[in-house]
Amino acid sequence: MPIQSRATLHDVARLAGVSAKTVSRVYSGSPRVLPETRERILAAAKRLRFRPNTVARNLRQGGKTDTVAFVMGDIHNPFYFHVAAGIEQELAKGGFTMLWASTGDAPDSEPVVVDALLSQLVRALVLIPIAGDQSYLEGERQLGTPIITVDRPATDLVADTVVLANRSGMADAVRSLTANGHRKIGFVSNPSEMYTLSERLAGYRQALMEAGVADSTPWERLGNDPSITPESQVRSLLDSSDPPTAIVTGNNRATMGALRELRTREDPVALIGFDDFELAEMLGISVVAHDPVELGRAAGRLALERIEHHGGPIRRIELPTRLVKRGSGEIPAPTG
Amino acid sequence: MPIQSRATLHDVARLAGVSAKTVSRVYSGSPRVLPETRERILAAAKRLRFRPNTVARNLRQGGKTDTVAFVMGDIHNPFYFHVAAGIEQELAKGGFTMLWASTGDAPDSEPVVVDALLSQLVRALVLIPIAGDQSYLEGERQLGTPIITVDRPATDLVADTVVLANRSGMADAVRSLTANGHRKIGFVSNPSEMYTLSERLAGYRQALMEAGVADSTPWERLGNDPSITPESQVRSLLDSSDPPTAIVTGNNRATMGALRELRTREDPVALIGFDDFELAEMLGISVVAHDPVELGRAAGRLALERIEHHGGPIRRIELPTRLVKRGSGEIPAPTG
DNA sequence: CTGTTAGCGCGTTCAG
DNA sequence: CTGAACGCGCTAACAG
Repeated sequence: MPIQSRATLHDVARLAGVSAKTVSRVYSGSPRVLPETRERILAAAKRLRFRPNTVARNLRQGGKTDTVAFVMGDIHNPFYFHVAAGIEQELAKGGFTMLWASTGDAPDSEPVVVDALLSQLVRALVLIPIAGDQSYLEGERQLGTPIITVDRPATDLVADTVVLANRSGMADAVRSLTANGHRKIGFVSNPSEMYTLSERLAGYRQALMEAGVADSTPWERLGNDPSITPESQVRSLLDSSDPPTAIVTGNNRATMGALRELRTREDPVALIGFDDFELAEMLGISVVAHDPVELGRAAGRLALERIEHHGGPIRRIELPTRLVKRGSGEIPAPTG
Repeated sequence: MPIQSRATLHDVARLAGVSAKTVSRVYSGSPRVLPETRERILAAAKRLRFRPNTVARNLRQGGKTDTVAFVMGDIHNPFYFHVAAGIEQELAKGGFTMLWASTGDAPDSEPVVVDALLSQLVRALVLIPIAGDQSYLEGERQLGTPIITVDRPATDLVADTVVLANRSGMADAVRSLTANGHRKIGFVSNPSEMYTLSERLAGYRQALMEAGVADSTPWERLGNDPSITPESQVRSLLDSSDPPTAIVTGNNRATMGALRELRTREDPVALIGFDDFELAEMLGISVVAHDPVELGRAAGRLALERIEHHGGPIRRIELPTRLVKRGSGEIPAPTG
């Protein structure tokens, strides 16, 4: 129950004894107002606690807002929060605010959520794709709304994208292991997003191929079944007749699982995880590190650029990863 | 460069051969439209790729939007992301989207950022206070905008708030230590937010008092100086002439620091951390756990309730913590 | 069940 | 330098 209602441009104008337009000029930074008039207006505005109505302004200005939408899926993965933070950081620099919504990991709800945001006339859409395809965005794209996907490319839609160097990052890790004599290297992932997983798997296979291992499938545990934990995957690997001497993981979660299982074992097994994590340094875990915040920043910058100058070729930005050697990945293969 | 411009209600009306108002009715869920007419309208809308303009609708409906603002400071602390996730989750249920902005840890920018969001006519404001006081929000409060603070109360402003049971949570931890014979218990915190720190410190002191320790100041390391790391605080404690036999930490970060330092030591020191973390179970670290997502959810629900029925008494929700014993906190005090 | 009129709060256009 | 009229896209209030 508002004690008083919100003051409008007109209220301020009336109190200051000028027309609404003059007040408007003051707030749109037009210099063509007498300093004295301006003072009077600002004083009146302050008394009335006037705040310009951005909604009305946006409507008048051709439905342009100063917001950018960000849609993500899995709300429990810290990785995406860092991405979100990076996006928000860059947008803020450009004077935009971020409208954030999540699809709650339900692929079907992606179009619904995205639609709700688009109807708010956001100036750009940053999206971590989760639905099977993004063709439903084709219309919006043609209307000129910049669309940027992060972490993975869109399917059936031409859009800018910012991704990690998943393939080469994983290949670096595996090469480092083969250089230490390893040939039997396990690949463990929990069920996760297809694109990143397949890229990392490809990097793994490629590096093994280079080292003369043509078929790595016996050591691959891709976690296609959601009911299988990374721990149990590691367990099945180590308990097999020909256990690996090293393990790489497909992501953060899988690394945690592997750690838990390896803790219970005697034999040293080399481990390199994908994604860095807070205690990795203390625990001496080698990882393929990257900067999730930077991923977001790059997407945010891309959004701002697109808002400025529409058009131009589609861009694909691939951010580098960095192999951080902390010990766990540098255990040499047992000889003989 | 838009290939075509956005279709409006009128465009759809023209194509369907009806009036704008009828189209409007279809989109506002009014049942009073002939199924046949509705079909024709929806077909036309689809052809034109029409999407209702939420901005215009909001303006017409008295400047009401379907957004809620969330403002936080420190963008690097995962804790707040979980809070954000909780808020967003609840808001989505009520059909609201979250406008997210951060102040980048600069207390002075809080009013600026908040103002920018309020000018977008958000229906409620959820805030993690960072500025010295929130009296600048008094005007907005009188206009009827619900304001909810999370993690700490507002200063100089009457507002609903959702906080943790910081004091009793910490007291529980300390009591558990004193029950195991500890009396010399260190309190380590990195420089952090005043409110939570002082509450937790109060709980610590109270529990020690109950155990007969009147003055705990020699074992308190509050991290007032930002240049001092938690590690070095722990070091100074353990290297003192009368070192503690147990340590409690003021938050997540301090726990990490303590862990790093304790790793390098021989003598067992009991440790209980405030805030849970991913590897705590694997590492056997006892903690005062709580659910940051639930903190956000509670705030989100509060916002929705306030939007529904303004008025009523101010509410303060205190969420419980849970002492999770994993070993590190159950090391008994050395006898003699 | 459907159409007409008016106007949300602001900014653009064109006069003064 | 300032003001009056008009309309952004949509919906409330009234007709019919």
